[in-house]
Amino acid sequence: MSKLITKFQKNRLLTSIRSWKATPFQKKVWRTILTIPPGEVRSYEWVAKKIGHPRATRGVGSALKKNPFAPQVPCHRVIRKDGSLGGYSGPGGISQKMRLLKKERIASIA
DNA sequence: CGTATGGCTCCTC
DNA sequence: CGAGGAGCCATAC
Repeated sequence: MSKLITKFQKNRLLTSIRSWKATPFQKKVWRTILTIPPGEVRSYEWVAKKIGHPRATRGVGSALKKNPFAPQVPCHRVIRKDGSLGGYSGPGGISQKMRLLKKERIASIA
Protein backbone atom coordinates (compact mmCIF):
# COMPACT_ATOMS: atom_id res chain seq x y z
CA MET A 1 0.00 0.00 0.00
CA SER A 2 2.48 2.58 -1.04
CA LYS A 3 -0.28 4.56 -2.62
CA LEU A 4 -0.88 6.73 0.37
CA ILE A 5 1.87 9.10 1.31
CA THR A 6 2.72 9.10 4.98
CA LYS A 7 2.97 12.28 6.96
CA PHE A 8 6.68 11.76 7.14
CA GLN A 9 6.97 11.54 3.38
CA LYS A 10 4.83 14.57 3.01
CA ASN A 11 6.92 16.50 5.46
CA ARG A 12 10.04 15.50 3.60
CA LEU A 13 8.45 16.61 0.37
CA LEU A 14 7.64 19.98 1.87
CA THR A 15 11.24 20.33 2.95
CA SER A 16 12.38 19.52 -0.56
CA ILE A 17 10.06 22.13 -1.94
CA ARG A 18 11.44 24.68 0.44
CA SER A 19 14.97 23.83 -0.58
CA TRP A 20 14.10 23.76 -4.24
CA LYS A 21 15.15 26.74 -6.24
CA ALA A 22 11.85 28.14 -7.40
CA THR A 23 9.66 31.19 -7.09
CA PRO A 24 7.54 31.68 -3.97
CA PHE A 25 4.50 31.41 -6.16
CA GLN A 26 5.48 27.95 -7.29
CA LYS A 27 6.19 26.78 -3.79
CA LYS A 28 2.86 28.09 -2.60
CA VAL A 29 1.05 26.24 -5.34
CA TRP A 30 2.75 22.95 -4.64
CA ARG A 31 2.25 23.23 -0.92
CA THR A 32 -1.39 24.08 -1.42
CA ILE A 33 -2.17 21.14 -3.64
CA LEU A 34 -0.41 18.93 -1.14
CA THR A 35 -3.15 19.86 1.29
CA ILE A 36 -5.81 18.46 -1.00
CA PRO A 37 -7.25 15.39 0.76
CA PRO A 38 -7.13 12.05 -1.08
CA GLY A 39 -10.18 11.34 -3.17
CA GLU A 40 -10.90 15.01 -3.61
CA VAL A 41 -10.27 17.41 -6.43
CA ARG A 42 -9.90 21.13 -6.58
CA SER A 43 -10.02 23.65 -9.38
CA TYR A 44 -7.16 25.86 -10.45
CA GLU A 45 -9.18 28.76 -9.20
CA TRP A 46 -9.41 27.17 -5.77
CA VAL A 47 -5.65 26.87 -5.60
CA ALA A 48 -5.18 30.38 -6.87
CA LYS A 49 -7.44 31.74 -4.18
CA LYS A 50 -5.73 29.64 -1.56
CA ILE A 51 -2.36 31.15 -2.34
CA GLY A 52 -3.77 34.64 -2.39
CA HIS A 53 -3.87 35.12 -6.17
CA PRO A 54 -7.49 34.45 -7.08
CA ARG A 55 -6.87 35.52 -10.65
CA ALA A 56 -3.66 33.63 -11.24
CA THR A 57 -5.35 30.51 -12.51
CA ARG A 58 -2.94 30.28 -15.43
CA GLY A 59 -0.03 30.88 -13.16
CA VAL A 60 -1.15 27.87 -11.16
CA GLY A 61 -1.27 25.82 -14.33
CA SER A 62 2.24 26.85 -15.25
CA ALA A 63 3.41 26.10 -11.75
CA LEU A 64 2.00 22.60 -11.82
CA LYS A 65 3.45 22.06 -15.24
CA LYS A 66 6.91 22.85 -13.96
CA ASN A 67 6.38 20.90 -10.80
CA PRO A 68 9.57 18.81 -10.40
CA PHE A 69 7.89 16.57 -7.85
CA ALA A 70 5.61 15.05 -10.46
CA PRO A 71 2.90 12.61 -9.27
CA GLN A 72 4.37 12.88 -5.82
CA VAL A 73 2.52 16.15 -5.66
CA PRO A 74 -1.17 15.52 -6.40
CA CYS A 75 -1.20 17.81 -9.40
CA HIS A 76 -3.67 15.34 -10.88
CA ARG A 77 -6.18 16.41 -8.25
CA VAL A 78 -6.28 19.85 -9.78
CA ILE A 79 -8.79 20.02 -12.59
CA ARG A 80 -10.76 22.68 -14.39
CA LYS A 81 -13.84 24.20 -12.95
CA ASP A 82 -16.00 22.75 -15.73
CA GLY A 83 -15.03 19.30 -14.58
CA SER A 84 -12.60 18.78 -17.43
CA LEU A 85 -9.20 17.47 -16.53
CA GLY A 86 -7.47 20.40 -18.14
CA GLY A 87 -3.96 19.22 -18.87
CA TYR A 88 -1.18 17.14 -17.45
CA SER A 89 2.50 17.41 -18.29
CA GLY A 90 3.51 14.64 -15.93
CA PRO A 91 4.38 11.05 -16.87
CA GLY A 92 1.69 9.37 -18.89
CA GLY A 93 0.12 12.63 -19.89
CA ILE A 94 -3.56 13.37 -19.56
CA SER A 95 -4.42 9.68 -19.67
CA GLN A 96 -2.44 9.05 -16.53
CA LYS A 97 -4.18 11.96 -14.86
CA MET A 98 -7.56 10.52 -15.69
CA ARG A 99 -6.51 7.11 -14.44
CA LEU A 100 -5.26 8.51 -11.17
CA LEU A 101 -8.48 10.40 -10.65
CA LYS A 102 -10.58 7.34 -11.34
CA LYS A 103 -8.48 5.37 -8.92
CA GLU A 104 -9.33 7.86 -6.21
CA ARG A 105 -13.04 7.42 -6.80
CA ILE A 106 -13.33 10.83 -8.27
CA ALA A 107 -16.44 11.17 -10.39
CA SER A 108 -16.05 14.84 -11.12
CA ILE A 109 -14.95 13.93 -14.57
CA ALA A 110 -17.71 14.89 -16.95
C1' DC B 1 12.17 45.02 -20.36
C1' DG B 2 8.78 43.61 -24.17
C1' DT B 3 6.89 39.54 -26.43
C1' DA B 4 5.05 34.99 -26.59
C1' DT B 5 2.84 30.92 -24.21
C1' DG B 6 0.19 28.33 -21.58
C1' DG B 7 -2.57 22.25 -17.43
C1' DC B 8 -7.65 28.87 -16.82
C1' DT B 9 -12.10 31.12 -16.69
C1' DC B 10 -15.89 33.94 -18.33
C1' DC B 11 -18.96 35.73 -21.86
C1' DT B 12 -21.16 35.72 -26.39
C1' DC B 13 -22.74 33.51 -30.56
C1' DC C 1 -22.96 21.88 -26.53
C1' DG C 2 -19.10 23.63 -29.23
C1' DA C 3 -16.35 27.50 -31.15
C1' DG C 4 -14.37 32.09 -30.71
C1' DG C 5 -12.80 36.19 -28.29
C1' DA C 6 -11.19 38.65 -24.10
C1' DG C 7 -9.14 39.14 -19.49
C1' DC C 8 -5.59 37.89 -16.04
C1' DC C 9 -1.15 36.05 -14.20
C1' DA C 10 3.32 33.90 -13.90
C1' DT C 11 7.26 32.12 -16.64
C1' DA C 12 10.55 31.63 -20.50
C1' DC C 13 13.24 33.96 -24.02
